[in-house]
Amino acid sequence: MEREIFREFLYKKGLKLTKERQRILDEVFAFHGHFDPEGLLKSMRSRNIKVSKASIYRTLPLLVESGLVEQVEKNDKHAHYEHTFGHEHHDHLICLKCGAVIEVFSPKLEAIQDELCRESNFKGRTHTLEIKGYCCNCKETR
Amino acid sequence: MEREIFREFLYKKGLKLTKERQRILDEVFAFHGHFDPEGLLKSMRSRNIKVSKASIYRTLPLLVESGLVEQVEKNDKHAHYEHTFGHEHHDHLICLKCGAVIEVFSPKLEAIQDELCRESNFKGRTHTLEIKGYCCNCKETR
DNA sequence: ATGGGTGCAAATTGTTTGCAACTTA
DNA sequence: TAAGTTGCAAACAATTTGCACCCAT
Repeated sequence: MEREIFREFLYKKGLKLTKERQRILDEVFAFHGHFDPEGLLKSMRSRNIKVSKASIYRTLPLLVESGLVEQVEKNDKHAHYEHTFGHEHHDHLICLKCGAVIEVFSPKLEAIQDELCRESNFKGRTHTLEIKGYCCNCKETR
Repeated sequence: MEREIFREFLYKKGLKLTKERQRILDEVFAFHGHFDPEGLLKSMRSRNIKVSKASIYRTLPLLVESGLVEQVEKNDKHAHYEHTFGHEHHDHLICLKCGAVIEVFSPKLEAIQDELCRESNFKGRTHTLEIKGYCCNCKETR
């Protein structure tokens, strides 16, 4: 399914669905969770999937633009992504001590965001909410 | 006031309130809005305020840790900050077309975030909500 | 066949660091 | 005066790019 979406997206932009782009897409959707470009590369290399670092860096923005992938957690020095298609939207609680990422979702939150957009006459597309603090394991031991 | 807070913060950590740190603090609080390290440096240089790039990069994390400044808008390749002391907390609507940043605030939103933290037994410290989309001027013309 | 795409390695860019000289508490 | 701090320039790390060859359409 995500293949179709990506193919369509590329087609509309006059871009080509190359083997490499396919492979990257597949890899991104092969597992659930966050990833970064370097990790993606390593993961693919370890499975003998031929792809260059440059192609990964060139493909990720396309995946984001197509709406299949989102950039999240931009705190670290390198970019983190997660695929969103076929996933419920969710937000993140990030532990400042151990780095744990807890996914949360609240319909009320979504509703309020819509409200905020309406009030500002703003057409919301995507959003990111990150709450940083201490997870249940770390909050005692500070 | 922010000077006192910073001084106190540094004191507790056994750090010193140097001229450079003062100057950076003053500059950060001299105007309202977002900034990045490079811009801060240029702004200071243009007013003949003596400071090195290294000091800026070394001081900003201290300002963040002290709670006087927050890191926001982590989409771009470089870090963006804004001072928060003496400011209401707010979130951001970011226009994907013209780059406009609209500040919004909703008490309901804050309340729900607290609720989310409680549900996950998480001790929230700070949070960032960014909604990306199109502002009132750009949403028509797409 | 044509225009986009790839891999590589070199280039860029934002940020960090080692070090000698200097300040602050 | 002891411990932290500065500025500089060199070092880093993540990402981007130029180019010659390659491959979807």
